[in-house]
Amino acid sequence: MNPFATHFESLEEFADRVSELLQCPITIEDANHRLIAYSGHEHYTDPARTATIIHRRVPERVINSLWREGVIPKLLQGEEPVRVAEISEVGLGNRIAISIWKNKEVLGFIWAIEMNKPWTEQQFHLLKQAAKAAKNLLLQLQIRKHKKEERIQEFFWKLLTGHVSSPHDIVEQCHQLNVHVYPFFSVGIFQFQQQIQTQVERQIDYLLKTTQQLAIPLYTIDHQRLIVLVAPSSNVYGESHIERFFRSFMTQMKERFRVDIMMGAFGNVYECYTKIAKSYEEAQTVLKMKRAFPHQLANIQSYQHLGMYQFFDLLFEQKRHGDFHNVALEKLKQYDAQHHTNLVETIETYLDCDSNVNETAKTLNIHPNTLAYRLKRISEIGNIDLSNMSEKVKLYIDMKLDKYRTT
Amino acid sequence: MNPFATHFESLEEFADRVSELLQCPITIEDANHRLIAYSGHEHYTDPARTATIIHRRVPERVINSLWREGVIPKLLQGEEPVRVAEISEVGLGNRIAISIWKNKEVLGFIWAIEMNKPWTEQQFHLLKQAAKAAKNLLLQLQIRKHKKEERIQEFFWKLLTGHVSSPHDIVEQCHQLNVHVYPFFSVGIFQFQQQIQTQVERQIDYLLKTTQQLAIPLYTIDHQRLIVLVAPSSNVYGESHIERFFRSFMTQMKERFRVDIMMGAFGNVYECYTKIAKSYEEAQTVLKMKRAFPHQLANIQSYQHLGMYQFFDLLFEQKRHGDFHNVALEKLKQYDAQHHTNLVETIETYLDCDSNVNETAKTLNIHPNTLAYRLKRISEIGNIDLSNMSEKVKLYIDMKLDKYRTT
DNA sequence: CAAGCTTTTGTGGATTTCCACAAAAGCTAT
DNA sequence: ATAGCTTTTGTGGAAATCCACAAAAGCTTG
Repeated sequence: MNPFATHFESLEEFADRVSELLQCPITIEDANHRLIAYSGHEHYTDPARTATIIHRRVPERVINSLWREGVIPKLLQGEEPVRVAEISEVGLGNRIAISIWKNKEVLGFIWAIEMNKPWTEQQFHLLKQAAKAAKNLLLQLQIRKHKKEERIQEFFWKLLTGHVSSPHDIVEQCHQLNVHVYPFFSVGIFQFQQQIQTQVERQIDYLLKTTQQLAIPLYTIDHQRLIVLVAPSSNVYGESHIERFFRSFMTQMKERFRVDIMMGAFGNVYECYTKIAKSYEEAQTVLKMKRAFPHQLANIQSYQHLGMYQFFDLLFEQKRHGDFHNVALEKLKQYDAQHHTNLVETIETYLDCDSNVNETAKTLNIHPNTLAYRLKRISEIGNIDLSNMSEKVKLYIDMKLDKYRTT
Repeated sequence: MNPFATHFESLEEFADRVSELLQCPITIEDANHRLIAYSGHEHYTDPARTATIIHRRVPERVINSLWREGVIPKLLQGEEPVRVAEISEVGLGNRIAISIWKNKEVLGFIWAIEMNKPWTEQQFHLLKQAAKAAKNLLLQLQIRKHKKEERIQEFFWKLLTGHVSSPHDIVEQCHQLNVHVYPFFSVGIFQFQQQIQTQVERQIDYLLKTTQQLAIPLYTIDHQRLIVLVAPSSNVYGESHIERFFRSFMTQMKERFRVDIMMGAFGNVYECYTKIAKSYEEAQTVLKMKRAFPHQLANIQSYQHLGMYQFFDLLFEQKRHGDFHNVALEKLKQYDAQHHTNLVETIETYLDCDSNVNETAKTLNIHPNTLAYRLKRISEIGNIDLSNMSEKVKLYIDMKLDKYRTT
């Protein structure tokens, strides 16, 4: 006989019922570790559960340690209950957890705290029945969610493409769609190796929903790209927070799901939501430049740190009109061609290395004095003053623009 | 009785007549020291005269030494003959010279070589009569010239403003107007302190016609500006030749005529005459930037050496659209305002000094360690990697663009 | 192949930069 | 005024840079 074969008014009622039967506190989460319901009976509760209930989601450090311990992977693999030994660093007591399935998809989890004595077979059996029963209750939630999701997606694309009216209207619509408005935001893009499949979509959703490093009020997926609206909590360190989140997102996608992300990029942090399109464009520029200069920009993610490459599209356009041709560079190229030398490569590396002699010499595998000699020749042949910042800048940009052309 | 009161078929005939009467070689030049006529009698001739006749103009070094010796100023001051002692460095023997006047204007000069014995009063008197007689002969030459000049001026303005057809047509017209076509050229501009008066125009004409450092096939005057088409003899060192010419032109205007030229600038060296308009624009850009950055560009004359400032008009235009706003710079400015520090000035000077610690510290009158400390703070506050060329470039350009805005 | 050029590498010493540490001076807020 | 912060200046030693000079190696050309 199934003790859950009745109708439940709410998930809370269901949680209470499970708690009653198992004689322990019960927490029900969705697939992204957001709190859905919890039992209210007076039992002992560990700090992790308290925090989960207060913030309506499982703290990220708890999730992380559950991944590290292999608990979540096990839950995602099968329908069997998993016993979790105490993890005192994150305030987690002894637990029993089980995943809630619909077909091949995990809808959520039920967590029980293992009180004083070990569970009996009977209790495990009850928990499995509870997980089956929870399925239908969760499904109803999901359907409601999906409809809203679609409208939100459409709204996000409007923002990204600049099809928006006034700031006031944006805020209005956010409220209608129940999207929280944050004071600062930036648009980020993750470029994946391949088209993003449904399976990966779910994993992305999981990571974005569980992260607590910053808020992600909106996101969407487009072919090989994941586009996110990120909202750092502070303006001053906003950028470094986003930076950190991007790195951790990419490593987690790799470590947890074996999904490689080629690169991530994000635009400037703005306040007014009408600037979303701009931030999005900036993020796209970063991706474009990273493709053109993979080596130099390997560690760059933000438009802010794109440095002079911010100008490149503009300058390149002008250069195509035949402007800015650099006599010095042409002379060096000609000399290289005629004498089988490497003056252009030398000066480019030298500037890449921020005019650091030792570093440059090492990179080029030459003696520092050889470098000094070459630099002397370069300034002679190209008629360049290498201790003049403005001339160096011109030369550097022109060389990089040359490379940009060939990509 | 006036021995020159007859009709002369040509200036050569006149020169021969003078030579006969004075018993010495005679050379007649226009106001710009171009050879107009010379006597053909067999007399001793000094090397300076030989060179003058062969090249159809007085060699520049001879002109320069005549200025240095004060001969030419004296000739320009009055109508009296001037005795010139031998200047052996330039191959000039003992000479007598006199200027040819029309109203207050010098039309040219008559040069006589003083043979073995000193001249008699009688000879000086004859020379003065000859100078008077030469006036009418020279005037006829001038009228013919002026008409041609006007058509050339119009042609030059067409070239400068890009109202030209094909390269072939240009060459065609040059031939018609008797303007020599050179393989390389650049357009230069001199910016004068005031509107250029007729008096100064004549002095400009004088210097341009007498220089032999490079060819000046065309020039024109426009309010406070003198615009020249300069043709260096070589492509490789063309630029430095133009540079040298510009400097000497400016010092000579000042030293010889007390005329101050604010600055000079010239565009790139091109081969095809259709690029005249472009070179002209480049020269204008140099002037514009020199006005905006008088300190940094004090010694810059060529578009080539304008370095990164070449980009500024373009970048500035984009910046006005609100692009490229530099968070790092804004943070530094804010910090400066709040804490009464000089971080922005410090980093700007540091970059001006090509990241040279000692030089920067001296310029700012601070201890090198103070500079090091400030740089550390700058990289912290602005979140800038000061050993990354690209970031430095971005910051530098943004700071200079800021300054550009305020001019 | 020999002469004359450019290029690379080496040596040594003066100068500059970098870094860590510390004292002193200046500013701000309680 | 005092405590706590930032900023400036000082000291000294390790490391890097700069410079002059020279030997050796590599190319080009007659």
